[in-house]
Amino acid sequence: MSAQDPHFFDLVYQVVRLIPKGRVTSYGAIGKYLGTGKSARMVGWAMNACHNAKPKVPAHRVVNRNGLLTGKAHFNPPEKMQQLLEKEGITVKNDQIINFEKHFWDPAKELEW
DNA sequence: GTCATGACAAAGA
DNA sequence: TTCTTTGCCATGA
Repeated sequence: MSAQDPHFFDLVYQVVRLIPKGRVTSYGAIGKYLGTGKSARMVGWAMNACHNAKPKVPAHRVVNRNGLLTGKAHFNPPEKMQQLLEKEGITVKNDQIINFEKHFWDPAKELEW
């Protein structure tokens, strides 16, 4: 196809959109669910293209393994990410999610098979 | 076709 | 414990 074939990106967007409100996940968890597993970078890379994804992708629910809002700087505006997370009931302090484990949502487990 | 970069993650010192 | 290094796969030039 001459048109883009971002099948990998599309998969990432699908999973991210499945994240329940008030929950968060990590790049590695998504990558693992997609099968890329070891390459969490690809997930973050896909997020970089999420600006062109429709409908929009709740990337603010995706953080790194440490629960840190590493990609907040890529938002528009960056502060919006924390705003959205707090709005959904998630506490964010110093760009870090409090009780990250409690809000953690693993697609490979929650969605199971 | 090869080199360099990237919103990460796990292992080693 | 924190800091540093390596691996990972895909995209862009």
